[in-house]
Amino acid sequence: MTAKKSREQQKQETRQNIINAAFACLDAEKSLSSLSLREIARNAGIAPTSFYRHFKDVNDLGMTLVDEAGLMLRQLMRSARRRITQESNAIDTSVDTLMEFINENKNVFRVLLREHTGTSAEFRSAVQREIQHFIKELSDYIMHRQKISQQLADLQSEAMVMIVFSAGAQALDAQPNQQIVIAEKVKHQLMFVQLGVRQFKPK
Amino acid sequence: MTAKKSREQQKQETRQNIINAAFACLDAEKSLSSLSLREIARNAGIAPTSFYRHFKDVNDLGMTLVDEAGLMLRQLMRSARRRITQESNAIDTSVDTLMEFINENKNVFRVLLREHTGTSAEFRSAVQREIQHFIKELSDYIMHRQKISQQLADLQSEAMVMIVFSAGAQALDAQPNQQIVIAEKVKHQLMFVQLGVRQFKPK
DNA sequence: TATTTCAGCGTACAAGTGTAAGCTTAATGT
DNA sequence: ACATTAAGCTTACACTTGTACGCTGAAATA
Repeated sequence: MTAKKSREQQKQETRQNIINAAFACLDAEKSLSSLSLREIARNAGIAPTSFYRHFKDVNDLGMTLVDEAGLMLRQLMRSARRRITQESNAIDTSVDTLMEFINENKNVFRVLLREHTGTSAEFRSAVQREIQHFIKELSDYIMHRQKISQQLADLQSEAMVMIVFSAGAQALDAQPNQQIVIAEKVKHQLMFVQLGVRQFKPK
Repeated sequence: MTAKKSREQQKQETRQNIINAAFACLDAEKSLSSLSLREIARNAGIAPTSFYRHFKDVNDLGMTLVDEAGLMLRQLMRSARRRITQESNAIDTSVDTLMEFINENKNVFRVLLREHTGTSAEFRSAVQREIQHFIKELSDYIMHRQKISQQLADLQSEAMVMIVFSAGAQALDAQPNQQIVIAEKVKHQLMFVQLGVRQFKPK
């Protein structure tokens, strides 16, 4: 038996339906900018004009999706760090966690990747902000773990995130067995960065 | 005085007009997939239906643009290597060359970046191929210069290219003074990778 | 109970899209 | 010199798009 729904509950529910429908559409070969209001409405099971009761624009919805995707990624990082015990497998654990996330939330990761270089300047900077959060949190962790300067930690963190995200992009289009190869590859590359920073002496 | 044009010459000329018009359109906030045939035709100064005399599709044109962009990038690499004399400034020269290229051909670099994570699987793999070329040529250079195994050179090269491309993406949206900061940053990060590979001992 | 609010709907329209069909006209082939 | 070819044009059609307008009915409020 379904519970009696208050008006507010109902509204939040359809709002969530729209968001889910949008993510579902993006799963295919659609970007936020090429996604049409009518298509989203169709998928969410509402009339096109009803969309406006919840969002001002498709842009408005898009910003919501980016925020939500960024949030999921940050939560992921925390869960990954909780799994790390010895320093030696910090890289392995992080990469495995992210790769797992990408596979289970392809569309979510895709939004970030796609809009990062997409056609909307607003989306681009929104994604950029989310990535900066991501980098910053990793940087703090690295600084604490490796006892290096903040400057070095920032540089290392950013380099690592760029490498990992690029690998993620490859993984999105790759077969499962290739994904394992990609994961191994990126682990080595992250190791290079870590070793390099340790060796680095600022002149 | 304009030379008398043969039919074939004229055709190649308008074909090039279309290509230039497309690149010009992409300079704005347009991706290949969101670019309309009519818009290109308008910009090229031809009737919409005349487009078909030169390309089967917008897809067909898109592949041509990706190929052309990739070619320019490979030519750039060669010119950069010609400028390098001592090993010490190989990174600096390469980064400076690329940053210069990005600024002078924003739209060209944008096509590669955008379609790399774009909505067309065909474009994505086409760009991926171009990037692989780019990586391979750098890898050969690194292997020869640093006397390391091909496996290590491939890994190093790919990591470096990913870092540089990410920096390029940032530079596209950045002010000139920020671009200098970005260039410095990426040089350090590439140094880390190089140092790390040198330190790396496969277990 | 009577009134107000508002999520969702249907209709309607102007604007833009890809592309099919057929014409014009000038360069090419014979 | 005549016939052929083909680049480029105009017109036309069926679609999709965003969104303005006004209605309905049920939940919220008084």
